[in-house]
Amino acid sequence: MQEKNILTQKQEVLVRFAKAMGHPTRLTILLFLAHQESCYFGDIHDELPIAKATVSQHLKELKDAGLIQGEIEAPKVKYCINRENWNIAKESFSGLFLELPEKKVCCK
Amino acid sequence: MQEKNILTQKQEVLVRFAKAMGHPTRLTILLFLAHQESCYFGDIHDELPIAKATVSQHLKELKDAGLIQGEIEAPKVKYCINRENWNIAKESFSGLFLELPEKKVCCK
DNA sequence: AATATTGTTCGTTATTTTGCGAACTACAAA
DNA sequence: TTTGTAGTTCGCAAAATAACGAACAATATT
Repeated sequence: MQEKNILTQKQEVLVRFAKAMGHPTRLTILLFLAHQESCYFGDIHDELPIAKATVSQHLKELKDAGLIQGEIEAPKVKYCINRENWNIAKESFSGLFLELPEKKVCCK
Repeated sequence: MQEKNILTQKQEVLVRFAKAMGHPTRLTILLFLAHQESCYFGDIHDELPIAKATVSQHLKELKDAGLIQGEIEAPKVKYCINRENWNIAKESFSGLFLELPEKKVCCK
């Protein structure tokens, strides 16, 4: 029975990335932003079968997680992948998956 | 406004991995299983400040996502990282993070 | 057969998440 | 200054998630 501090700061950040990516709509948005040239809210909304209020909410969550960033280009808003955090996420996940040694004593 | 099929099968699998990893307790469990020699339920439970029913539930979710597997070793249950899916997850995430081109027209 | 050990499942409660329409805000254009 | 465009925020409802204790199931041991 531990008290707390089960995870390091970095691991907690990883959890937040994972949680943000763990929804179909949000992964769709991330993939869209990674590829498309147009990153305006309206264009994102057009790709999705959900209300704009909901899209806005998902964008907020992605932003809070640090995976994207928004920029006002009045009267529009342009969203982008946050490259800095994207790279941090990349490293975090690849680091995680490397934590399983080839040979491990228990289990197969 | 799309209808459906927003994500490919592989991308949906990625969402499930991400969702499973997007909880502190579950990431803790994954890290524990990746490192420790003892993978019995009781040992996992001992690491966590939560009820065994809750631990069991989280293990079920990790198993449903495919990240771990359980094996009865009566009267105990031994849990392990599912290496096959672990590698699929590794590839899926690294593939995702590579989807952002270095140069992209919109955004910075 | 009875008991102990180890986890899982059930039923419930509290919280969080998802989703929507309506109202609102900010700025641009007329 | 009024109107239009583009998104965000609010308030709510429904669904999903997280957590627990109690009951249950499966097997080992006595």
